[in-house]
Amino acid sequence: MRAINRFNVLDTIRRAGSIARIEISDRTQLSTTTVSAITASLLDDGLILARTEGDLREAATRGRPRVMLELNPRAARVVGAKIAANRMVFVVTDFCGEVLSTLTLALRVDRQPIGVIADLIEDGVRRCVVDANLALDEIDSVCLGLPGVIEHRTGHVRTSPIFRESGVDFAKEMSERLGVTTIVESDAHAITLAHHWFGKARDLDDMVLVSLEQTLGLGVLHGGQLFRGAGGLSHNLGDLTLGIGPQGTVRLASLAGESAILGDQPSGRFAEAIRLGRGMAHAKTLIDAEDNALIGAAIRAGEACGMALANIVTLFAPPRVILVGSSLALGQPFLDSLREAYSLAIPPSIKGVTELVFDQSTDETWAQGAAVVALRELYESPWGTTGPAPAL
Amino acid sequence: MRAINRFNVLDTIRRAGSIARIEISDRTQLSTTTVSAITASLLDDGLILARTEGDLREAATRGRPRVMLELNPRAARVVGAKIAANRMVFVVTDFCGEVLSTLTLALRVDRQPIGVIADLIEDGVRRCVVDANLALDEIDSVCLGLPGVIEHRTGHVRTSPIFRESGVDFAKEMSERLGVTTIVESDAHAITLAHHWFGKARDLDDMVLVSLEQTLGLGVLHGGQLFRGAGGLSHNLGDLTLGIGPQGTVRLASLAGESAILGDQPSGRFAEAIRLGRGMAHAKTLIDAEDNALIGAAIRAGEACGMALANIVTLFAPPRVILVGSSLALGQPFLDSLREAYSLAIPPSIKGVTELVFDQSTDETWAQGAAVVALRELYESPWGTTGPAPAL
DNA sequence: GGTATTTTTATCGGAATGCGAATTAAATAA
DNA sequence: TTATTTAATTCGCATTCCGATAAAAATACC
Repeated sequence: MRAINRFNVLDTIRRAGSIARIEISDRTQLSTTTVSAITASLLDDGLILARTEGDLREAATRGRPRVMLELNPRAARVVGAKIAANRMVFVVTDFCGEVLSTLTLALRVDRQPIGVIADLIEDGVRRCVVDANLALDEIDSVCLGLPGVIEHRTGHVRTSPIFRESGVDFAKEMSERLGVTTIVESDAHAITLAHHWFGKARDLDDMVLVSLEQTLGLGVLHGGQLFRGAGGLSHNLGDLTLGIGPQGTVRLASLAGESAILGDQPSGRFAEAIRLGRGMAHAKTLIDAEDNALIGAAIRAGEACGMALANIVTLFAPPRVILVGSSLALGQPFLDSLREAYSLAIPPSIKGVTELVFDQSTDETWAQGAAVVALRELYESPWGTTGPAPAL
Repeated sequence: MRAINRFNVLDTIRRAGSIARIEISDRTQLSTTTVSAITASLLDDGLILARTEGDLREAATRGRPRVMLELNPRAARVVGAKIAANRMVFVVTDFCGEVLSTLTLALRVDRQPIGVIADLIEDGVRRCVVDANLALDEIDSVCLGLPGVIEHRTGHVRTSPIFRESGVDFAKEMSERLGVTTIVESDAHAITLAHHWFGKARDLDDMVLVSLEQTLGLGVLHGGQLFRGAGGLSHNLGDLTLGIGPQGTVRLASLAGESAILGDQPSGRFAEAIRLGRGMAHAKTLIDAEDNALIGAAIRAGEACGMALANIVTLFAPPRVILVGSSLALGQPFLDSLREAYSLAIPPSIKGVTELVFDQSTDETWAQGAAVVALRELYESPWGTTGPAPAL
């Protein structure tokens, strides 16, 4: 009970950045008494800091000046990572989610044995932590964002395009290697929370995010919480069926996945660019040069995505949908056909309910989102009793 | 806070039917002290009853015998209704959700003016209440289950096949007519809760229900709660897009809706049967007589539903999906093609996660589900203070 | 039949939590 | 310097939860 209120107060402080107690009391509907008690204990635990200056109301007001409270950035550090097929991005962030150091590794890891991938990730985490002038034992938690179908609760990777194996208990594996609590989460969920904390959904507690990368993912925010299917499964949009043809089931991934657009044969025209992790950027160049085959693929992908998107909006009716991912880099042909298919497919009855927003975030933002996943768990953990010791 | 625990205890008693305090304490993780206090207040308010006999453990145990607690059926009465295009079914239930009286009106109401429909519903409610030997002021709440897209929170009917108008504030309209709090809810949500309370999802707090009627609806139960889109919108599966063809968007409803299967031209072969509300039953007869046109329509509908179903399972990954609705009456051709399309379209990665269950409930069950919607709100309301006076 | 045992339920006291009212703190305005 | 204003804290009270203990109500044993 107190835990809930503590979390609410902490979250209110985080959202505001800097806020006075009385304002917290306003927003949380808690009495000033209770807010005082909770903030006292948060200060005591070193999770927040008090600052005398910084009152936004023009200083020309009378009365006792407000004491602004804000998160203590040094209360914790976490590592967030985006693991993709051809690159890994790591960030170390402080308790506010501010990035302290970044590390990008451009290397193709998919279909390597688990051990190799784990080695690379372990190495990346360690290097990024060193870059932040920290030691691994100063890190409170690690979160890895992977593509695929992942059970958040258990850290079980059911399927992922970067693993040959299915059903990998990756959270356990990495926790043991690093000696730090490690969470495994869908990359789409990570970027969803990144947008909720820092991006284009800061003002919303309900929204849907669609990620168009190698894998097509979905994040649903419902009441400020990630909506996870029963069992904490992440969603995999690429598995959505568009039709059943003579060659079997046609899935969204086969039309709109990165490999579907670029073609992933080792001898394909994009083989070199893909290997270097610049597939979509290269494709964009060719599209600008009016490469008709590619423009056609982009248009077909856009149509398929637009339709799938309309169906998702039909089911969830969120006030906003954010589209992210490397496929957006394909530019006009893709985006226009997506928008058009979407507006054709969206049922009239909920037209106007949902706003489409496109966002081209950097990979660092995705990694930061993973860090947010880790931070949220810290926020909810029972600090008061025997949590990780806050830094001085 | 106490309200939450009160609700939990009450719900535990409801689920068990008859249960001793110590067992409640076990299941809710509350101390026996707290359970005693809460049950005392529930007894005081007349919401539950104590019974000395009925202990299921063979009477040959020593120790103080358990006092079994159960809901007081007389603590409240509600009306639930299923309003469909060609029929209305009303039930009056007691506090346990047991049906006290039923009334079925077989009449075609769709496309009538709102006022006419409201008249008919008002009349049905009043007659059903009289049939239960009650007066309207003994009814605590009314819930109407309608097809369409409905905002539960506000009782706003955005679109419904039975209304010509869109954006009708129907809850307000009926509340004023009846002088009783009236809730408007999607019929799919009603039958979802009916299955949670009495039917094939009694054991589950997470599941998905798909209703295949004139309208194709969806109910998602998540953590024991109905999952409603932002804004409390109900879902409308019929609006799901299957593809964009030359004639515009092809929606699921156009292949799998009742009118798509039977044809709804006034001069159609089923016109008479539909008018009498026996469309699907009649269709079944013809299918059994090997009417090829109809069998073809049923197969196409089944395929479309199976595909849509697979997509829903991909998104929600529930442990169980319950399919209900009049279309199930089409029999083998429909069901077999549905199952086949489903198993082709379901992605391998989540094969085995979800169990399909078919259920042919009577309309009364749907109305009972609407009653459950009303009862759930009563359960959560603050009885202790100034709620509706419990019957003696 | 009387006492011990067992099991369930109720009671008592302590700890935690939240809130309203009153109080204190710290600034500006007069 | 004093009054006013606004923010934050302190005090006292009411809830509510829980653990420990006591009471209740049955059977088991001698």
